[in-house]
Amino acid sequence: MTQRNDRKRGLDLGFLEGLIGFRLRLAQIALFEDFERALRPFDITPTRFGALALIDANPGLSQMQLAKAIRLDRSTLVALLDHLEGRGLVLRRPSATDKRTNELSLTGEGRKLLGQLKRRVLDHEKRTFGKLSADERAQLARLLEAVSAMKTKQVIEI
Amino acid sequence: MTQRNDRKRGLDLGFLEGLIGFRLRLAQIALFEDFERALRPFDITPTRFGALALIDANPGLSQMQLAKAIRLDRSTLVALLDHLEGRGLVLRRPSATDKRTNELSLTGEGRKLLGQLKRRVLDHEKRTFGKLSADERAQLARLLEAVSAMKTKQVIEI
DNA sequence: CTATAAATGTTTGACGACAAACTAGTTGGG
DNA sequence: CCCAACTAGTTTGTCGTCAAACATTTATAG
Repeated sequence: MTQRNDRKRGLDLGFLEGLIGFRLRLAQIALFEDFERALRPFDITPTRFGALALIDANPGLSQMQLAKAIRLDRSTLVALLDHLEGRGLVLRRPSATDKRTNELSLTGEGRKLLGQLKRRVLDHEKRTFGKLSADERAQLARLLEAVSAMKTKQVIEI
Repeated sequence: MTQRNDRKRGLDLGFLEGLIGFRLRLAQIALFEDFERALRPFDITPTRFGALALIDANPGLSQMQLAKAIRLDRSTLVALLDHLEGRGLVLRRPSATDKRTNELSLTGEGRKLLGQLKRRVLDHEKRTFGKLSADERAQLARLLEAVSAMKTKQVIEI
């Protein structure tokens, strides 16, 4: 049907045109691109930043708690924490009450670096969402929250 | 400051609390989770689906055009197309006018499968965004588009 | 109390993505 | 015309992620 091959404006998105999920994916890609560039000088990825921020806000938390909070597999977190620990930013201390778990915390250097990162991230947020009004930003945050609140309740029949 | 460790409601998000980017990431994860589960029986990932849909809407397009449209590195596309071609869903035909490029198209079987996939994807969209009103969905689409329109214009000073 | 189940952190294997280097083909300025 | 710069597709290497299997510790059922 819609078979115009716009040369300038990009291709026909076809079925993808109407999918909000596709728009969400494109927004996410643009977001990460800017975020990664902003923190590249520190060798900090969005995921690493998320881990640092959550450990900072919840000192003593376990790896499982952290993994759930940033929606990462616990096995993935192992290498990530190895890295941050190796850089002297994070501490793994075996819990006294539950010998299976480690209590995570930031080192002084970790807190110091996080401070610098936060400023960069705020700049990044401003670049990415700054063209939206405060109202629109609030709207967007609300709608996104509603989407992730879906939480995989439904079943899919094959 | 805010150091309450809510046991039930999850941890303190701390600095992440106010970041729209973080909400966007969570929404994207939830989205992909449902999408992947919905199309797993067909061994089709979101990226593969995007490629199929775009080839369908723009038969004859090149790998580079496709790569740009779905924001994928051209090297990544090679293996993806190898897979789809191996399954008899996609055709790579060397262009007569420019011998560097391949003209991509769907096979009959590719179109047939895409038809089934589309229904699944629409169900998925309904699950993911169905709790939003039509107005809210339009709003969300508009705001997401504004975000990805950012397009990395700004420079970052180190 | 004890045996079984569940949870935590780790290791290993597979896969998808990007980036750099390579080959082949095309284009544009001299 | 021609050679240098660019473009398209591919190969190879690396990295981040998930999933399954494992050992250790904790929780639970009988």
